[in-house]
Amino acid sequence: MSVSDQHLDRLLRGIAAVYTRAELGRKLEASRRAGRPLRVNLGLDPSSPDIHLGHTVVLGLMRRFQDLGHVAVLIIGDYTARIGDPSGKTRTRPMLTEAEIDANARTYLEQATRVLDADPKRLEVRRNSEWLSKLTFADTLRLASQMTVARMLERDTFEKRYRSGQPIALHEFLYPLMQGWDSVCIKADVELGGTDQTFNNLVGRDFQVANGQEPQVVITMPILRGLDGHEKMSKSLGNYIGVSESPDDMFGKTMSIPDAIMHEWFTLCTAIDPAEVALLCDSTRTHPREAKDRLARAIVERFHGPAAAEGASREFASRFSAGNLPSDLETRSVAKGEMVLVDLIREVGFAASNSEARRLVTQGAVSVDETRATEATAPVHIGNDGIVLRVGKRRICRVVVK
RNA sequence: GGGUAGGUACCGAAGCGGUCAAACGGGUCAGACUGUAAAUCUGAUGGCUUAAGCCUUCGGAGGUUCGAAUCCUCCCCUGCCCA
Repeated sequence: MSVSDQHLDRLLRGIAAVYTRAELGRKLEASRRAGRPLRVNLGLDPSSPDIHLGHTVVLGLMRRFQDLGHVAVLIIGDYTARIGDPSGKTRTRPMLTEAEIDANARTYLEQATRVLDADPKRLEVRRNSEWLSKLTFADTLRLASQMTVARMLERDTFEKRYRSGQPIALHEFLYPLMQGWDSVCIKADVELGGTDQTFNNLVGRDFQVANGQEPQVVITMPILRGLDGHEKMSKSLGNYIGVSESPDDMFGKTMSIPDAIMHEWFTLCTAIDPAEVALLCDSTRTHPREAKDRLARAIVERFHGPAAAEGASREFASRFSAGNLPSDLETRSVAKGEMVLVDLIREVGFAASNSEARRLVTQGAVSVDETRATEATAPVHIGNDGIVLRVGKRRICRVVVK
């Protein structure tokens, strides 16, 4: 008996591509017959310590494999991080020190298990320095000889950079080789990644064949676009939602995404049924605001549970639709009870410099106790109850004297 | 190794002896309008003081000049062509 199509469809929901579906079917079938779980590989870049919604797209797929009894193998690319990863970037990443990588890897794992099953039988965590640091120069040359310059230059990111006259360092060509070697070393059956990793992951197949292994199946997920609705979600662009953010932040950020990308967020970040998604994303049948509220609740629920999701939705409506103060107004303290407004704004951290603070006041962005301030140098008295300082739409807190 | 074109604020890109804190575009921030959407409009966008003014910035270090992002010397980095 073979693995059914429905079964495969469920597993592959939302994917961008699979190389190849037939091979995957065979591997799953063989796995079941032999009672041997598949080893599903995912490479993680430890250069940025926070996992965001974008990562969860592929982690979610990984989780589906785990739930079917397979083993997730997370490879922390600690060795790779030292040479900088060119994938999906137009610029080389900075190299990291060992201590930074260590610290990042720890938080990374803690956050990844918010999506993954942390059961040691289902999760294996490795660092690729384990095997990459042992490669000799001769080994490296042998690997390099299996790749051609033409193939490297075909890659979109390299091609763009090359054409626009951007520098490409030679070592960047080695990155796919390293990642391909990872697959050989951990004997991967399947490798997951974003579509920006397609090339790297396919190299793994070649290397496995060259080393007498059955080639891994490669499955890629679409890249989630960030809050700006345009660029790939990433920490460095600041357009992300971190998995450890508060319910209110998650909710609010989701509400701020452009309508145009709601659909992809629904399919990549929630488990909501495609038929329902279609209904929600049809603005003649559902008000976009309602749809987005549903989306935001689904996302918050995934990481904080249903109660938190409801709470965040209510809080959002109260705060931004009704214009009330946030219910859990953050408190910040300052040293003196009597300060010039500009200094106060800076002290509290709502502006980086006096000029910026002054600018904000001039532009009418600042209010004290819900009254718009017009005088940048006006003295502000902070009594025992403190004051409520608001700058723009999002920056707000209660200020008290230390 | 030879030739050649470059390195300007968050990014792209003007400027090529004073009127340059440096045009313009993007981004970002703020205001209006809204659904913390999109589109649009307005303003802001080195720092200190805000009136004037002052200080720090145009790859780095020196130099010429009353005066330099703009000229000269050396150095560092990058693209392209040739080998």
